[in-house]
Amino acid sequence: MQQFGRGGFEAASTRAIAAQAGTNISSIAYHFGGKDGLRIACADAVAERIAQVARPLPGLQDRPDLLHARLVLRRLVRRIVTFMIVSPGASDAVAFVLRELAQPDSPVLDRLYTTLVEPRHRALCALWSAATGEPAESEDVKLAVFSLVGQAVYFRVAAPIVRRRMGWRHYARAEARAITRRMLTNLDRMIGGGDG
Amino acid sequence: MQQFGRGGFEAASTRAIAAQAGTNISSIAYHFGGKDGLRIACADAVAERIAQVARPLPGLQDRPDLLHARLVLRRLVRRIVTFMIVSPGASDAVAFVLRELAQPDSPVLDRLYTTLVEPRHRALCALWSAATGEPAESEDVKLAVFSLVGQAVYFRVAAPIVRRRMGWRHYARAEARAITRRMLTNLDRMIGGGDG
DNA sequence: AATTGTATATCAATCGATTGATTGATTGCT
DNA sequence: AGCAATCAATCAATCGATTGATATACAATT
Repeated sequence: MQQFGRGGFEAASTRAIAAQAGTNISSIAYHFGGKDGLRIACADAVAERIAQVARPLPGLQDRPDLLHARLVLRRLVRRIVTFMIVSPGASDAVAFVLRELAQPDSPVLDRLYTTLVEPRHRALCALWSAATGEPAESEDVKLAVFSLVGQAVYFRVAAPIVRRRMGWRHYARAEARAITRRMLTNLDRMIGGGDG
Repeated sequence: MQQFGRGGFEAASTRAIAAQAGTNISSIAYHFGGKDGLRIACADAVAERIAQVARPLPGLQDRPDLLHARLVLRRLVRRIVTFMIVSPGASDAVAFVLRELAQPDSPVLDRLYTTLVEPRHRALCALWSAATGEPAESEDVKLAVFSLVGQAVYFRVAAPIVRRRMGWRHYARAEARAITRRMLTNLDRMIGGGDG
């Protein structure tokens, strides 16, 4: 996944992948049926991993009240940003996913959408609906959720230029805190209550 | 740029590029010195193009008042989103740029940053500062601007999944209007005045 | 306890195909 | 004639995939 995330699927050679894994090239064909099989396996792996990070928090009732929904949303933003910035493998995972999501003819796009994007986005829409009162599956709510997660994704994908512009030497816990603070401010204001 | 944007630099073969351009492979070496030269030329071309889209609007004084700054910001968001969604070549241009910005060892990252990211981001920070009163080069303002443009970028890069989740058959003017409306709402609320 | 059978897994070696780059010849225009 | 541009042809290098041989582990048999 690291090799795929760095420069794209075509840029990663099976030899480089095998070398980094400390094994032989043939093992790719043996275990995954080929380079494309490895691509699908990566999609499944990252779907399962991200699903754990963005999973609904325990203790969330079906019909949460407004304040509770906002609290859960805030905790989810904290967790997502922390995962994106701090977690070591997140960079490659997010890069891999976004590469696949970007090209419409990706062989794993459908898999990633149904197992990862759709359920997570739907859950966030439900929370957003509970926090704002707007209908969950309305066009505007869906776009609002997209614009929220889009921020987080951007802070990971465009990390090199963010670091440079911010003058950050690292991209770790301290920096994640600053990003989280700004994103929580955005969330609070976007939801409506200007209690930053 | 289209070939580079689709599957990445390595995925684009010089033969496919030459074929799409309706010329011979050797012309790449003749005019650009090789595949890497073509990469740099694409970076320069896209930098010039996007610079025009995000350029400061005419009639902007050096020290705009609060309301004027907000108005200019709103018009910039309109223009950027329209360009990202509607403009035919924007998809490839944004895809190309984001691919280069994503990998820290890109040979054109420095070029793109100094000519494209830095000046545009700095101008937006100045506007944001005028619209909110916060210091322009403060950490929080810079992050706020990043989270704003990150939304727009995401709506282009993740277009396939956005379309699918929204149930959109197209990704053109009507859809750009919906995205613009949501992003303007976000902008207004993020800036502070909750006048949606 | 020793041996054999079998499935699992990795290995070096090699396959044809494709890559970016280069060459010398050719074209079109002034 | 002279210059700029494009062309088909070819180069070594690398690509993904495949091959047959080999190593390991565990069950069945002697």
